[in-house]
Amino acid sequence: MPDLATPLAAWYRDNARDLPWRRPGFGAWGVLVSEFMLQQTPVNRVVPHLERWLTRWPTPAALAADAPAEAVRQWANLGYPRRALWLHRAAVEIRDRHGGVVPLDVDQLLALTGIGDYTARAVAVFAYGDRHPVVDTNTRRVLARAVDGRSQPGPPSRHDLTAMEALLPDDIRAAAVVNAAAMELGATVCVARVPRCEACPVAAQCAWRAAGYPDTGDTRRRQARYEGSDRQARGAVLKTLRDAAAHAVPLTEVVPDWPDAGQRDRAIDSLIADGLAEASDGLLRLPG
DNA sequence: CACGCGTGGGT
DNA sequence: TACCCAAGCGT
Repeated sequence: MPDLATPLAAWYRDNARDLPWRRPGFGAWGVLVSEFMLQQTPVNRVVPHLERWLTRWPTPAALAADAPAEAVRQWANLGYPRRALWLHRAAVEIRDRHGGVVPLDVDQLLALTGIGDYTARAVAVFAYGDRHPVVDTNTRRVLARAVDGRSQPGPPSRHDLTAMEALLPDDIRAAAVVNAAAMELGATVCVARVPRCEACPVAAQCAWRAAGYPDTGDTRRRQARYEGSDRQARGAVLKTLRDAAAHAVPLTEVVPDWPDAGQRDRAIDSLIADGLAEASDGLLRLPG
């Protein structure tokens, strides 16, 4: 297999975007918060939210001291608000189990609420400089193309970590750069729909390009329609709660004009079941 | 392992 | 207009 790490690292040094969490000394808490926000939300939308979040809660203990409702409200329109709840829980766990310090150990990170294979290694590598394979959807696409000669990656699997590990140099700092470089390449050049191969530092080594860009068929799951979905209903309910100045809304005033009243009520129940809302005395509110 | 889970911008 | 896409996670 051709060497991908060297050209990737060289390209990254010259082309990496200047993002807040890449600044030296940004801190493990800042990196962790950024990774939560970046789970399925685009970089450009995350940046301003991240700065506001860290100004309000500069440490895990500061967030843990506030109610979950405050985290969900501050999360605003970033989407998937359960992440705000999970981030708050993780902050409580960090305070209670780790003395308020974001752990470095991958297994300890994995044990925190809302942290999985990607986020645990991203924090260990990008915040603490440890050596692990960090594999997100961008990296999986880069590996699928450059190494496997496919147009799109297959479903996520544990093998992804093995494949990335095989590319990493032994040197710890160099390995961190290659991890970041693969993600950055997938995010800015080797993009899903229209890859910019003319700007790619590993075009000469790319198995997909060498094979003539075969369409391997897209095995990715298709996203369910949003219009009219339960998710849309949940989003409308939660927006009502976030925006309520009184912090509590009579159940009769929670999106009363929703086209499907049954769907709205199921949305309310599911939000309560998820811990994103609480009901009492005919009022609905964010979790206290 | 496949699914459900928000929101907004691009084509 | 619809659909695609975005640094995943828990179940």
